[in-house]
Amino acid sequence: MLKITLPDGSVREFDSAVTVLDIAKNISSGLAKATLAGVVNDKLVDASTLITADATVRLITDKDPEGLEVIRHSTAHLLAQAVKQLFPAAQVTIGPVIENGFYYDFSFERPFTPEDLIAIEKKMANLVDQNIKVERVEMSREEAIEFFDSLGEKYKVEIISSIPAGEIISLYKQGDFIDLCRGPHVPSTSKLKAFKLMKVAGAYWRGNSDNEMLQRIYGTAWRNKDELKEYLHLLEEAEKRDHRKIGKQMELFMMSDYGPGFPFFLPKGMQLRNALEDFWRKKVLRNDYSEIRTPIMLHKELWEISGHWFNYRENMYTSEIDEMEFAIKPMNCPGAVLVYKNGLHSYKDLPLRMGELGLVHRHEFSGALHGLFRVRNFTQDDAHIFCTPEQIESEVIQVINSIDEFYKTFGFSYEIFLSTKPEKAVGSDEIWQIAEGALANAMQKIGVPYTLNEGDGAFYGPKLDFKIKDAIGRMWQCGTLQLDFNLPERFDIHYIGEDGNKHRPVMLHRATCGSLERFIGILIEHYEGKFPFWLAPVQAVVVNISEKQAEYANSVYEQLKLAGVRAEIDLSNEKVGYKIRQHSMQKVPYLLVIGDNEVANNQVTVRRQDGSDLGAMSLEEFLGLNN
RNA sequence: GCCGGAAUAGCUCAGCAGGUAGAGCAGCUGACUUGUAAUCAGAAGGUCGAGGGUUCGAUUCCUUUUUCCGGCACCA
Repeated sequence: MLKITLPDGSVREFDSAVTVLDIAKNISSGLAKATLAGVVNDKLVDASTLITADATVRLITDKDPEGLEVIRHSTAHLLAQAVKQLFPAAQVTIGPVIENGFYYDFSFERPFTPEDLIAIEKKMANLVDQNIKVERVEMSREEAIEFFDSLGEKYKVEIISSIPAGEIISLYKQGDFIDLCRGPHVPSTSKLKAFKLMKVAGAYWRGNSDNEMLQRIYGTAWRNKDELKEYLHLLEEAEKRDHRKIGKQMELFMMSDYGPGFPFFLPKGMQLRNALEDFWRKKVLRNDYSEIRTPIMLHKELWEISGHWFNYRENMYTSEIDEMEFAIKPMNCPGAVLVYKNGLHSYKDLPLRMGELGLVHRHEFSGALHGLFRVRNFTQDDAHIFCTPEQIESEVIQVINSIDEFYKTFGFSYEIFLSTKPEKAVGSDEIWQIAEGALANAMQKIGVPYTLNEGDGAFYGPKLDFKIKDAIGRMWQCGTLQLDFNLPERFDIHYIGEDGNKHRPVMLHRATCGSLERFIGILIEHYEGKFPFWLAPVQAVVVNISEKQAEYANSVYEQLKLAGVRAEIDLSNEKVGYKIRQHSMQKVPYLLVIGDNEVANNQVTVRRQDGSDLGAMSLEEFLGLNN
């Protein structure tokens, strides 16, 4: 007698061993049809898994998140099966589930073409129609190695070799295709109803750039056709938000072949940027920080002391002048340390907080460049805090709160990552442990959740990274808070303590936006260019209906400028409809329309970017709208 | 940096299979004097990313190179 406990607490009894699918059948035939897999005693398994002892069982259909994952994983196998049928010479490697879909890496003599993708997708659909059963097979390690070796699948052999001894090696067989896989999978290919191959790309074997490059095929898979359609539509919408596209349309910034990765800010982009900088000074610096500006280029020796010359050299631009070597700063910290060293400091001065909008240059790989998100020169909204070890915790908390408040203004969601000691690092393990502990403690104290990101710290200290989600769900590192015991040591900086002796201060590096350029890129996508009034490059355009109102329109325009509004005037001989369209497309928050009526009543008619009409009002009333 | 794709007017894009390029919008000129997302007409605008090659002839084919796009790897 076998007792199976279901999620609702009910117990079903069976005479002998049953499969997950049998249990589903026992409940209803509809459920049996929908069952993709099962969770037996908290372990995700195939629907065909035989249960031989009492167990708690949950049936997985496409309604469960696990179900969708199984669908995606099985679709990856389906892809591999299709590829092997069409291109027998291709070797299979790995094919994991990713967000929204899956990919599969193949080793093949040539890259797959878009035409290949179409053929593969067709073959996949054909395999689905054949309703091929997917079966699990278990083998010993030796058997499995021999098996894949005989097929010439050397990558699979390599993977098996790296599986810890003693672990069961499972394979999945669907028709003539057998793949090494942990599973579980859908019971039959007919369960895969909505998928699409998206793109081909090169990818390194095992993610290591020293290894061979494989051919990766990306696909997306969903529960049904409607969800697939919805997802494809979402991608289209996300594309419209692309900051590179909007940046061009709205004339915010440009790029030039003469400076790949070096963005140019156009007049409108500068208006946006200045608005952001003003806000940053008001919100982040407040009265808590002083502001400094340090040189772009400094002597090599400084970078040797800081450690950059040995740890960051490959990213640095250098120049030789008067037979001396200089480097363009990739970071602002050494300059800030020089400012600190410019005078003596008492414990009474600490914490000493210095902000800097510092322009840094980093030589990034050409393939990494991406609009404003990834550039070769960018402005960090940097700040350095010099404090005593006792002050670390309160400073860390203050910074976290400040960043949180700043992001909230824009309605951004974000995640925090704690990055620990990397391979290439300065300072002892002991110092690193203290620093990592200090960051973790501060977060625990104020109850902020975070994810550990091991080995990803800066070479001089551990850090907290604040990652913002962009329009398409990509995460971008923006804010950062780095704890540094090393630079103070290297530059031998100190403060005079209460006891009259010299003490070593601790240094905190912090940034809220991270890179102003990247942050602006994210803002563009976040708002789709429809910036809130305070950020909008052009806040209002005065539009006349005919020449008759030109004089009054001009006086309105002048008054707007006097009131500090970033305004433009459009007196062109076009119909109002045309002008409205032009400025609406430029996403100007307010259009002030002026015809004979407005002139007569000394008013303006206000139209918002979203098309809503606020009607006629006095200019004073309009100015009051955003105060 | 690696793999693949792309580069044609200011912008968005056509250009079949080699025969020195075309549209819409913007810009310019003129007419219209306009009431909430495109008024009409006219003229103009291009070394077809750059270098080299094949050819009687190259935007088109080959090659080198630059930049961009999608991934990988790296990162704010």
